[in-house]
Amino acid sequence: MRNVDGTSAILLTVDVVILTLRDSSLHVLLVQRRAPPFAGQWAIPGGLVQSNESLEEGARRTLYERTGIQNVPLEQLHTFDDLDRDPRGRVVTVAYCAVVPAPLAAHAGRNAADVCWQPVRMLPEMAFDHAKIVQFAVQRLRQKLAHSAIGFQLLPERFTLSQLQRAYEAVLGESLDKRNFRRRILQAGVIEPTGEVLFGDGRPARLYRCIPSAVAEVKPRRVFP
Amino acid sequence: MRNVDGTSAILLTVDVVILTLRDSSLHVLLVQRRAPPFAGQWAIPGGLVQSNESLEEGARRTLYERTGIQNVPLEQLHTFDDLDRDPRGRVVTVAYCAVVPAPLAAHAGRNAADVCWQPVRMLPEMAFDHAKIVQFAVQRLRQKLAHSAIGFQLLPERFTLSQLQRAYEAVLGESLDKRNFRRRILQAGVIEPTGEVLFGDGRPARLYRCIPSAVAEVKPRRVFP
DNA sequence: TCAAAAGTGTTTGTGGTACACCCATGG
DNA sequence: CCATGGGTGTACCACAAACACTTTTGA
Repeated sequence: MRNVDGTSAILLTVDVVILTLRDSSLHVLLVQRRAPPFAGQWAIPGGLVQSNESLEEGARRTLYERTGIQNVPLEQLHTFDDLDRDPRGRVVTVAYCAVVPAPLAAHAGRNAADVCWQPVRMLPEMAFDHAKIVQFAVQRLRQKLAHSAIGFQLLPERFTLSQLQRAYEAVLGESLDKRNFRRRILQAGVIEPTGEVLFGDGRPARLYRCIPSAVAEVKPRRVFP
Repeated sequence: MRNVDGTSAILLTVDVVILTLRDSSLHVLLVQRRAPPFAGQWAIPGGLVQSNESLEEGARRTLYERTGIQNVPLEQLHTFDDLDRDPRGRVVTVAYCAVVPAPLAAHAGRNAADVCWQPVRMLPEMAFDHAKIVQFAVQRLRQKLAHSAIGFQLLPERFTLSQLQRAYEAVLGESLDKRNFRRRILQAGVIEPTGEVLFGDGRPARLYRCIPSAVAEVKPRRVFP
């Protein structure tokens, strides 16, 4: 932990927040630490960055090593740097975030005793400042959902309008009017019907998919002029 | 650059983008590097983080050392980590950003041969990936201006409505209708008249100040429900 | 035929946009 | 009295919000 010149170094890690929707509420992927510090406690997957990889590559690698998850779209969230966030010394972490559709299998990997999906409203006691990082990610997701068309990342490729509405309601924490929701999402032109229907408890629902090019063009309205 | 165990380390720096409004256009504060690499080239102020300071403290310190600027509200922008961004080796930098009112004196300090304000539309060739960092900051400012009430940070404590409008126009890069702008900004209740007037070329203008508590409460409207 | 979820229109109000002239001062 | 920038009101339109019933399926 010391350089040859005697000054103490700052270590750099990455941590990954994986958010998804399960049972109509937002969940985060946690791993149980096997090694100290905080052995046995829950944490988000992460680890030291190697000097020959980019931060995002490091995030992907540690995520894969600890949970087996691959091919998720990572986005840089924030860099956390509290002086006392790691008992081993000065460790700065760059947090990444992914918002993924529900059916994603994860399994415990190296350095992780166990893996679970936990509702973000009921976080257990967590290692380091990871609870803070998760809260930050949730808040950011709410903001992004509110002024961009990002809700589709929580759903599978094909989805019903009710599923989409429930996703929005889960993240925003409020209920929305069904008719207004449907009218606006359809008028926005960011989704299209697939022609298929999904059979369930009641009347079958039409399936839609999103149109990525149109989603990219959605611009929020300004507060001012 | 090497730890006692022989592995090569990742170095951590901070860089600071200072944006302001001069002559109705956005400018960024640049320093001319005195030492290699990139000696003689323009860069944004920054430097190595010490292990006993937070990143924001490091940003404040290096900003002060290089430019004499103090007491600006810094906000974390993004962490830049291209593998080849520094010819000396692996250096990751956390960029901070400040948006400040125009009359801010800066002077060259340690490790900086010179200091200047440069229009963001006409950036010179810059050291490291600093041009990319500045562009990132400008884009972020545009977004923030568009959906929060942040324009006041570009102006002195007391300002006229025309100054405020010119600030918005400069950042957004488009012209706005005077009557609509004034009506909306006044209806929003985020500014109040001071009762004073500013004498200029034509008719004197009323001075306003912003109401920070009200500014904090401005919420953008959602794209969806 | 009942339960369960999908699907559908109208009215009303607010707020955005477009637009042109008079006012107060200094030179 | 002229040049310069400050300050003001209205009409139209689009979109957001509130609101309840019918339809389709499986059990």
